[in-house]
Amino acid sequence: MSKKVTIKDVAAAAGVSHQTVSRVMNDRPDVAKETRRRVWQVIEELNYQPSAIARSLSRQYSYTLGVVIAGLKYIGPSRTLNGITEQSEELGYGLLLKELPSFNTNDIKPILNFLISRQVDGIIWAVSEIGENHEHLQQLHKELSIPMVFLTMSNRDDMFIVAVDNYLGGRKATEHLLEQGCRNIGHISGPLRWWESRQRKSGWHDALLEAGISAEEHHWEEGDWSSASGQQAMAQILKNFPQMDAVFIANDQMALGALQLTCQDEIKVPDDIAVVGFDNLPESQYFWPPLTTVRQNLRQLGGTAVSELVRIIEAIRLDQEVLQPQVITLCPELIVRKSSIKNPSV
Amino acid sequence: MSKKVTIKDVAAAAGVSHQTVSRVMNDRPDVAKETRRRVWQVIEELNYQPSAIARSLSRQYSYTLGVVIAGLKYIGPSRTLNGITEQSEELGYGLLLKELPSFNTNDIKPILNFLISRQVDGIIWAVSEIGENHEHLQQLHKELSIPMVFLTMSNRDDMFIVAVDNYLGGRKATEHLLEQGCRNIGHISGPLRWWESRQRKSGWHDALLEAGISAEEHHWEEGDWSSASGQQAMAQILKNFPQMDAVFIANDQMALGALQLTCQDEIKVPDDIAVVGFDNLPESQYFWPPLTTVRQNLRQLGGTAVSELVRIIEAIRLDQEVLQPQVITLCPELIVRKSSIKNPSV
DNA sequence: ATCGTTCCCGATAACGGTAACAGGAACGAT
DNA sequence: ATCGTTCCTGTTACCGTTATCGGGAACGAT
Repeated sequence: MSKKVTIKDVAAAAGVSHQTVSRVMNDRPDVAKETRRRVWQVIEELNYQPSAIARSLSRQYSYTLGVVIAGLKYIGPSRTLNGITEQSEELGYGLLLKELPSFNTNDIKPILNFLISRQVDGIIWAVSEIGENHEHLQQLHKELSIPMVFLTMSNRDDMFIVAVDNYLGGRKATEHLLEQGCRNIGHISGPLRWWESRQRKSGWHDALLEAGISAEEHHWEEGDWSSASGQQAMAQILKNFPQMDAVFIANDQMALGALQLTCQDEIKVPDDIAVVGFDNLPESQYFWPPLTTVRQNLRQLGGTAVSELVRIIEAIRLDQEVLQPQVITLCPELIVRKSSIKNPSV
Repeated sequence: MSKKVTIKDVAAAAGVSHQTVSRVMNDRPDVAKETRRRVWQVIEELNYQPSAIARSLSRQYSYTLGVVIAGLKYIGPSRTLNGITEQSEELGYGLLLKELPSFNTNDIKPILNFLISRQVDGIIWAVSEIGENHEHLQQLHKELSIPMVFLTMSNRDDMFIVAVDNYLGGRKATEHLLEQGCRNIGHISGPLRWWESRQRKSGWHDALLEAGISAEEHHWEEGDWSSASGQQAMAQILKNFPQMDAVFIANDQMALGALQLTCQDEIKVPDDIAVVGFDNLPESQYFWPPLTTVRQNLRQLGGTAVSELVRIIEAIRLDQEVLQPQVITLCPELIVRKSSIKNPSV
């Protein structure tokens, strides 16, 4: 019905030039008190909202960040996104969201072009590093000269990266099992094309090595993150490595699949086999038995990425100065529950 | 480094006016073949990307939708969002995302203003109806005259709504238990401030009534969706309603909490008590025993909302015609697993 | 009285596109 | 030769802001 009210409508109604209205909106000092008051009054009467679009065009900043993510149907990415939305709200930035059709999408250019054509001030690349899906991206990143922060990828000294220390997580899980007296510790990894999987596995591997135990090939299996694959991998390891007394599983969903198998086969957890997962799903506390797991604070991960990106953007805007790329590593936390306690103190 | 290339740069390089470049970009018919070719060539040489911001300002459409959502850290909302991103990508619309700090946020106006000032063509309100959180919204909606589609709220004849039939879901679950021969069927509901909770509970209630069974007050408990509350509610019902032989639980997480209790108390599921959940978490197939549940296709919910919204927007743009508000109801699906099968055919 | 300041404010030109109009060239018809 | 088309192209205005510049009014200092 009522057409959108613009700065000129306000100007006309207040009997000043549109430029003065602009000054009032932006809290510039050079407006007389009385004028300022009158203009504000008209603004509120007409319920004037300045067009962010026109603003973006005029000053060259949109106060909007682009977010590229994949796998929103899984809980991990959505938690990360949750952290991103919270922090960007906090810092006064809007979010333009793009979800990749799959984790390995290589056709990245249109996505970046889309975001850039909408004048985002910076981009958060919240897709895990899998296979070669970051190679092409790095290339483009160089050419583009738009601030970017990457999540969860291997260290590179020419990019801003925020990641959880998955290697440390793997070590913590394994060391905990060693402390429980376990000596035959198996592992079910995620798909090894994923950087995170490799890190977690290395953590397991190195922790064993340091304890003077060798991690052999038949002590581990590769899963695909799904409960089904976890169950299958568990069955396989049980066959290959019957003396196994503990297992570190690279995510809680696969751990759940494995736990179900132990229920079926009447293997006692933790007495026969201790189990540690990774992720700390809200559900894992209610598995049977409650699952010991490694918690990564993905909300914080997303939030940190936003803070970092905004820091870069505003450094450029104010100082015209380009910050030195850096890698921020977040520390995961071991959450101990019944599934891994060998000698319950009764 | 290299400044952004604009339509004028292209025009200059191709030796034509910027308007001609605009015509080429928009595939207008009235450009000579040779000119078109030359302009395209320059466009590609310079890697010209038209500014979506400037476009939005000029034609009055941004080809962007606003999405307001809450609870991204939970799996439900993120699945819905997944459906939204997929479908909007499909239809060529961008997404501006806003997450509310909580489900009951009442301070909605700034959010709407934010989206409108960025010229979104329409808004998807993907926050469940809880308590009075939709009252104020309805008011604003009327004044605003911007296309909106609402998800998961009670029917109203003056709004576009897309929702899963939660009542039907509750009925299906309960009727399934009746078919298994259960006669003492309890219920653990979600928080009754949630419309969805009330619907599911009504479904349970009415199904019992139709079977000639009365649903008494001590046959059900109210939870808060969390596993912890499910466990607690289960304990309470077991005390109040000892002859219970089945229970319909309003989400899988609470069902998980309840299942854990049965493990502890050595209650046999499904033989002593059959259990049906709601949501179909990816994990619920791997609970012990695997959980019968009601699947709501949230991805489809989100996708449908986008299609609907775009339909409204384009109707206005092309025909200047306003469509008649309607309610679209999606049908949930019962997924039967071991937790509810009383007489396994062996 | 003249001059320099300070305080306000408006005119104008951007920002990067699209829309509407006008007009030149080529052509066939009169 | 003149006119009306058709086809193509450029000019100008506009979308709703902000930035830049310039200038008038008021005031104190010379």
